[in-house]
Amino acid sequence: MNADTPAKRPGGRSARVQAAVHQAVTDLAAERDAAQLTIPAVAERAGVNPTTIYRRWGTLQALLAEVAALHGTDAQPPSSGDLRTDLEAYAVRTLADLTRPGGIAFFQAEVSPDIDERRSGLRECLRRATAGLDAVLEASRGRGETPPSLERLLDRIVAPLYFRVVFSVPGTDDAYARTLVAELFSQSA
Amino acid sequence: MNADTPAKRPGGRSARVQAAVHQAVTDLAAERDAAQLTIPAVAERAGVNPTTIYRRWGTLQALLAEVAALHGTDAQPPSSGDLRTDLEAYAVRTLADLTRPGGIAFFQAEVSPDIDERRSGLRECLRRATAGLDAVLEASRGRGETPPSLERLLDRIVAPLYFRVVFSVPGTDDAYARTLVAELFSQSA
DNA sequence: CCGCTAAAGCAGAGCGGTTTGCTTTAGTGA
DNA sequence: TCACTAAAGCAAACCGCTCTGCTTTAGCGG
Repeated sequence: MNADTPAKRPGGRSARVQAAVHQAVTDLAAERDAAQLTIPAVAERAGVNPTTIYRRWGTLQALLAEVAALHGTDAQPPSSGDLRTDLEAYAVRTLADLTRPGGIAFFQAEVSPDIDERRSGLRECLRRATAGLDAVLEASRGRGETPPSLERLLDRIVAPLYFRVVFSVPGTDDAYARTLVAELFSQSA
Repeated sequence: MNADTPAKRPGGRSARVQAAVHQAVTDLAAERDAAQLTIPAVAERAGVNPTTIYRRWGTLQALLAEVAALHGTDAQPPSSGDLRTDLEAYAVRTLADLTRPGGIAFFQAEVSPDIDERRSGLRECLRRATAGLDAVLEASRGRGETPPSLERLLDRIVAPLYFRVVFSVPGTDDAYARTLVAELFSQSA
């Protein structure tokens, strides 16, 4: 259930293999395209036998999902005292996550699997993407404010960012990310 | 260059094969998931030798792109006299395109290829998606109006639709599609 | 330090998509 | 109608991902 406690024998070797594989996935996702990101390729880069990956993770999607989950959790939002500032930071950070080399690869991996797998995989992907947003909203509510709904923020901030990154729309930079937040506020003001 | 004029011998058999393959792709995309949508599968369904598809289209992405292009062009927008009505119709139609069985498969196909291919493929995909929007905007300008920019409509209408369909967000229906347009107008009003 | 066993390594088989050389079919123009 | 040839069919080889049985390594508890 928990990736941090691999059940039986978390000792040195398993941990080393896991770390090497995670690193290999991150590296390869950054330098190769999605089509060349295969389990044998990851195994070779990690200096590990492919069989090990097949047995521990089963599918490439599962492995990518795990690595993506680590990426999502290691960078906790700083949480300032202002909703707009928080949202801008979130937007900029999300854009950075998506545009960094291979950042979109994990998103691709989630979109590709078959329908049944897709549901759970995308749930997780969406939940991870919105975790930062939830934190921002929670902080806002904690200050007695009534922030926009999560759905609204998805529509107005996250969706445009994903769309523009996926379609490589020019001019999709930090300033644009902040503009998305600004438009949201100029409307409700 | 042009899919409608296959260069040399557009006669009966080639046309039949092309039609059978296109139909097979459409059918399989609707009933199978992306992972099972392979060239051999398409060939079998179309009653055609896989070699033929490999030689004529080369890759599955190219084939999917061609089929998607046909889908995009066959349904011309009706074009009413009101911008908001046109946009609502466009939003509902786009949502229908994305949510119909296998509708997202073509989008997946565009996201998957390697980076270099991706650029051109996505350009085409985006151009196709925005062709209907362009027509709506052109009609609006023809009436002497000053409609929102294409970028704005992408951010506020198209992006949320794609995002919600890809992530299977519940409650993404026609009413929601119209709400996106409504919010756009309530803001600028 | 030693035995136990989970986990990694290894070799080989299997499977399916892809490629290739050649043959056959059938549109096209004379 | 007939020759020409583009395009489809066919069969076999190829290649790379995946799976399986077995061996080897090394963490862990006694």
